[in-house]
Amino acid sequence: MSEPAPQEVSMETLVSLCKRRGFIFQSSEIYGGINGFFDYGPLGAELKKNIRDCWWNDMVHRRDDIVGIETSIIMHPKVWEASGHVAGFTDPLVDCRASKQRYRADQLFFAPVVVDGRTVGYVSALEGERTPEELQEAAESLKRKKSIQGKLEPVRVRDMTEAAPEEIALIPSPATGEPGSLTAPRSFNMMFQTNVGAMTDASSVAYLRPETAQGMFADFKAVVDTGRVKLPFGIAQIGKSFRNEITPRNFVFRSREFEQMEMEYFIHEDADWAKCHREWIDWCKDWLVSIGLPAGRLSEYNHPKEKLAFYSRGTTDIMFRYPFGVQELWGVAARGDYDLKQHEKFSGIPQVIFDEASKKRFVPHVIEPAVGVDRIFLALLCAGYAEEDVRDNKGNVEKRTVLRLSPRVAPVKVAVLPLLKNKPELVARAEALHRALKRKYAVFYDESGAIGRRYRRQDEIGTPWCVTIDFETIEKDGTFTLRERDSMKQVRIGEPELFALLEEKVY
RNA sequence: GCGGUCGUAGUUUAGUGGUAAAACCUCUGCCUUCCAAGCAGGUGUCCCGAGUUCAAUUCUCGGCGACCGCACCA
Repeated sequence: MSEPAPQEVSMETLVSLCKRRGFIFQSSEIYGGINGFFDYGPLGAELKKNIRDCWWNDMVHRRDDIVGIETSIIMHPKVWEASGHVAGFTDPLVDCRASKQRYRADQLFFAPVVVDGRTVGYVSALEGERTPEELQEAAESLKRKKSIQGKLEPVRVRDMTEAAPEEIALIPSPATGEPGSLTAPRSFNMMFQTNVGAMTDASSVAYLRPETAQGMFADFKAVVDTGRVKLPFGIAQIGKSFRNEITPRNFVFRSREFEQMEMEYFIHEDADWAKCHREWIDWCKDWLVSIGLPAGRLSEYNHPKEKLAFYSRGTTDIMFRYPFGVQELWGVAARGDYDLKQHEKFSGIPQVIFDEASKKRFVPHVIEPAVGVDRIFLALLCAGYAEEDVRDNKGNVEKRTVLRLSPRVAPVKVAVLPLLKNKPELVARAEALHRALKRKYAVFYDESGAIGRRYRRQDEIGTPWCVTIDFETIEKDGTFTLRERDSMKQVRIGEPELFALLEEKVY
């Protein structure tokens, strides 16, 4: 697919447009902001809602094989043990500031070198790198190097999780052999922790979900038992998730609180999962195009086999070309039966389905398309933003800023404008049309300023159409000007045709 | 988390050891018969804290936040 090379909008420009027009604000800005959190303003909330509605309509309402659910953000802590989120990410890590190496604290050992009861230095080693005997030798060599006389005591080896704060600065880095560059062990678990109930103790620890997917797995049995579903079928959910990202970056691309749209599509254990996987990748790409993302900015990335999570059979990311590079937009993972099997193991409750066709009872396999609402939001702005040179009626070139959002997602579908505001009959007719339209659509009424200015204002927030009530409307046939955002072309149409147009384009 | 750059109005920027300016945006009125027109008027700013100083938006330190690299991203 060939397109003219689009001029790349800078993130800076986009961020300031978002703020200026009320799409996205930094969270808690009056207190200096908080890193990795964002608020959606009046227009942003509309755009975001439209993304969710389009997805839900297409994924749930317009299909016969998918049901939607909404699960709690805080779930039983065992959910995250079963999913692997707790175990895999509680290891404290130690960084070497000099070499930029990162070590697991329980795999980095050290021992004080004690001579005549006095600590004269430290030796260290990675797991498997040196035996205790070799560490003893290293201690003796340190003693010799420092020309210290006296009796060297046997080394007592500990790992970094046991290091006292005052010891850390004295322990040499395994990378450089010099002390002073190691950080204290830090936990890098990305789950937000909280406590359930007023008492704060170990038994009350709970987590804000790092993904919505586990809600679908945990409720799998309940949906199967009540939902009259038959394989293959899907369970979909839209909701907030939370990850304590080390470094939130790139505006809303990676934030600590974000909104996911995930769907778990359950298939027969003998089904052709690769074919199903492919079909979902294609569905997702088609859907992205249907809400206005150019196909030319999309690509696919297949996770190499050796880098896959051990339970995954294949993961394909649908990538988008953002101004800061080609990055993940939508992950489509073939997860096998891993998740349900884990919940079976941890809960003791069989997560099986009885398939009428094959007369078999088994744990189904799953294909998971997972996407972030905020990332789609960002992609729409990046792809839609344009600055054009246009000529005014004196022939001067000036800049037009336009956000080319699809009518499906645009925060405002139509702006209703009386040509002049000091003519009561124009204003009255415009207000009547506004009343009629707003029963069904997000519309905007604006009578202030010159007509050209009002058009440009709507261009900048992505409104696809403006209708202008003029003297012909009230004196002749009731038609008004329909002005189209991208082409700036104007045609005269009447109210029934306007409703027909909206019915077709806004769905 | 590391290194670099930075923080003045809603936005973009100017400027200063003596509490500050412009353009655009926004609001009000007048005008205006289709692409950011004009006139008049209005709102609104030195990221936070400590220190130095008679005096700090300006200098120093700390914090917070932003951007760019590196690392991280199950």
